[in-house]
Amino acid sequence: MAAATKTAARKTSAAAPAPRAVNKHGARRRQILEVAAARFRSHGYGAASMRDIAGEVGILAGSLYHHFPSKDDLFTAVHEEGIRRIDEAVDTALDGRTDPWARLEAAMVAHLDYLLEGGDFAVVVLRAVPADLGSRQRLVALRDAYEARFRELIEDLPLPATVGRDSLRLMLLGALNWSQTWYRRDGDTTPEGIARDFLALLRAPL
Amino acid sequence: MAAATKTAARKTSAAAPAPRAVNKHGARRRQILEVAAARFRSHGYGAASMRDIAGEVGILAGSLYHHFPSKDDLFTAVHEEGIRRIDEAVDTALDGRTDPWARLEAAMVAHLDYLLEGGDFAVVVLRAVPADLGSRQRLVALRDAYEARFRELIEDLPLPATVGRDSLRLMLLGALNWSQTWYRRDGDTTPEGIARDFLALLRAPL
DNA sequence: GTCTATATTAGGATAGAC
DNA sequence: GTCTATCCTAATATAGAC
Repeated sequence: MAAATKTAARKTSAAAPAPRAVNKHGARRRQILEVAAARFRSHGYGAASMRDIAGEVGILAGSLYHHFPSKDDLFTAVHEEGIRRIDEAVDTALDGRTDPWARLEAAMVAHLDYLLEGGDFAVVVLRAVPADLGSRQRLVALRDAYEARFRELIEDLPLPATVGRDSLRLMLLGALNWSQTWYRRDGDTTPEGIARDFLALLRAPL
Repeated sequence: MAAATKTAARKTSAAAPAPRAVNKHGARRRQILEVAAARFRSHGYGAASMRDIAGEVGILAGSLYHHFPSKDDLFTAVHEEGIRRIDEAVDTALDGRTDPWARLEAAMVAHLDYLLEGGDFAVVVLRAVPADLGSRQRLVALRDAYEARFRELIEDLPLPATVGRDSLRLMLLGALNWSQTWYRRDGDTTPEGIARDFLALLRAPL
């Protein structure tokens, strides 16, 4: 949906030479990725079919294989793009902030915003990777690398010595990621509000 | 796995007349449910096949249809059994306790214990219900009814007026449910430890 | 870059013998 | 209650024309 508008790459050192890494086949490839992300999200890997994806793109199934050599590869590409996007969103949110609590909250908001409003890519990333996928190990490693960012953000926090930082990270990320299952666009909550409320619950004693 | 040993029904008023509600076809039916729960958990609804399930049971695919009229029905039965079990586990955990905080912690431990160590049924219950499932609405309603128990437990808590009880419930259940994705049996954490740590993080100020 | 046509495999489900 | 045999559908993937 709206996620399509944020596709343009903005790497840390994006010079002139090679904008082809993400852009291998141009617009059509990006369109296929968008559609595939939506189908993988709503149907899961197993139940999403290449025919359906092709149909929604407006081409026939066989034509997909000109852009991606297999369903595995297509899923892998969606997954990688999803991680790239949410990683970039957190980058942008943290830019220029120095206060540890403000940095954590900014990262939480960016994470949630992407997860709840940013579209289908991030949702696919957060779901379990199919056990028999060829690229499984690499994808899991990519996600772990992303989550390590929160480990650092929490390490920088000035906390009482008794607080378990691992538990805090797991609780926080778990609460954020699970919000995917209950969040409704039309409700009165927003990603910002949820992040703020969760942090407040932790910082104030019950 | 170990869940098989806990199958025996122990309803609040289990008298002589009708142990047939859960027991419609006896031992074979229960065996099929166990195997199906494991496959639905590891492969998802779409990718789990009736052939595979039958094969692991030790019969052929066609024979499954003597016990369950369709794949939809089989999944629905697994789902219902999963809710019945976790509901019962929370019942047992709450039995006799009166202190509000102790009741919440006991329910959290029971919930987590079932989710992390109780086997495949509870995991299937917590995952997204396939959008095109015939019994979808009823299953969602069943899960909502289960989660309403936590709403009550949190309402009974003596909390500062500023605390949002809805946010608290969503944060707590989200953190618990998400633990499914990172928990490892061989690690040094236990369901009891996780529940205790999460509650401690909330009750003490950061 | 897409289509047509098709190979191949696998899936859910059914009928009837045993 | 299970098996055999089978129908029908749909899936991934490929080859080659356009």
